[in-house]
Amino acid sequence: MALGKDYASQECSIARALEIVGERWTLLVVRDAFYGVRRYNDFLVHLGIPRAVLAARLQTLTTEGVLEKRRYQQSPPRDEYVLTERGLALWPTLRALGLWGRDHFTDAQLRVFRHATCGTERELGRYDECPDCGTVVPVSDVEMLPGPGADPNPADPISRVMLKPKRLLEPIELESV
Amino acid sequence: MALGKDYASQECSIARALEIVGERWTLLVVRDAFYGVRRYNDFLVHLGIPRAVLAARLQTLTTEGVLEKRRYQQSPPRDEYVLTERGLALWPTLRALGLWGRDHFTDAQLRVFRHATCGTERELGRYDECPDCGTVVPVSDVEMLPGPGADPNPADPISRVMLKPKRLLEPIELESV
DNA sequence: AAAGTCGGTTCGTTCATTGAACTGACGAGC
DNA sequence: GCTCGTCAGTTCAATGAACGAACCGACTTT
Repeated sequence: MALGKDYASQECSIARALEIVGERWTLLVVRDAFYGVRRYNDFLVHLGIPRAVLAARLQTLTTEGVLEKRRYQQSPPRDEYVLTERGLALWPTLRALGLWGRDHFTDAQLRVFRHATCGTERELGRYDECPDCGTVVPVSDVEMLPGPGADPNPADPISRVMLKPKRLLEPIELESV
Repeated sequence: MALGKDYASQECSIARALEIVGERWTLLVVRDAFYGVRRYNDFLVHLGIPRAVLAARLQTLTTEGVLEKRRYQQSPPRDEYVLTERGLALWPTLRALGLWGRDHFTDAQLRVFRHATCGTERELGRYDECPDCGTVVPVSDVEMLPGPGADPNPADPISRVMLKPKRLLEPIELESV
């Protein structure tokens, strides 16, 4: 989507939220941030997004306080983008959207999310509650692994790293492939 | 957002979902459908959306099975758009998005949602569970009323109808104003 | 010294959105 | 029978956003 101006007249917190994350690509950038993507180039190859659009989205997500730009090496100067509290609070939205997409438009399950710290093999429920231990699992304790419908041989290196089980938010390590 | 083509390569149910409901205005149309809006003209005045865009969105939402076009009078032929099962399943997403927007970008609460059938005055929790009777409230039992931050004198007639408490999905009756 | 990487910016083309005007089917009032 | 109004769109020209390719500057590697 585009201009916040038009939504501003809506008097509605859904409209307000969409002003921030409703533009094309924005929610996919945030999703990737949950999956551990942090660097400009990794977003670029994983999403297949035009460079200018990615730069613009990272910019507005940063100024809106969803992502935080953080220097991780001095020379050459390199920054990574990580989710803030405000960004982490988007997980229920992304999860709900993903479940809706899976239930209604996807044949096979592409990713499985489960509770990392309790040893269960069953998938998390609708609101991230663990079917075994019953607690609501915090994002950082969610383990993501490929589902039966996942492509076993994806083209880009980021997707290949994601074939291995990993926790949400845990940074992508490209060298490990 | 725009073209589904680009997201198709994403192998992800979130991307798949965004192909359907990720375009500009689409989620606001669906939100209005939950609020009881059903007719072309009511969407038009309540959203302030360009006519051509509204026609396009209703068209794709209908062909994707989120809305259903239903003849409600023969002469002149008039149709209304109502949520299908698939559309109703979007409520958790909209609710999560609205809570995020309210928690992070809105000062005052604009709308309150609570359990209609148990007489509570407390608001529904994060996952539509009732704080009094403890059950997860189905969408049709959710009562919507204006919150303390709502504009008491809105310009368009649809918003004025929404100042009165009403259940979600219950059709808007314009004559009642 | 030359080539490569990373994180962008610039730019011309294509595509989507916008708002205003128009259409066509019908009903209501005179 | 004629005019006016409503509803649900369609058409159109102008603007704005997205796209992809090329370029750039700071640095590292060979």
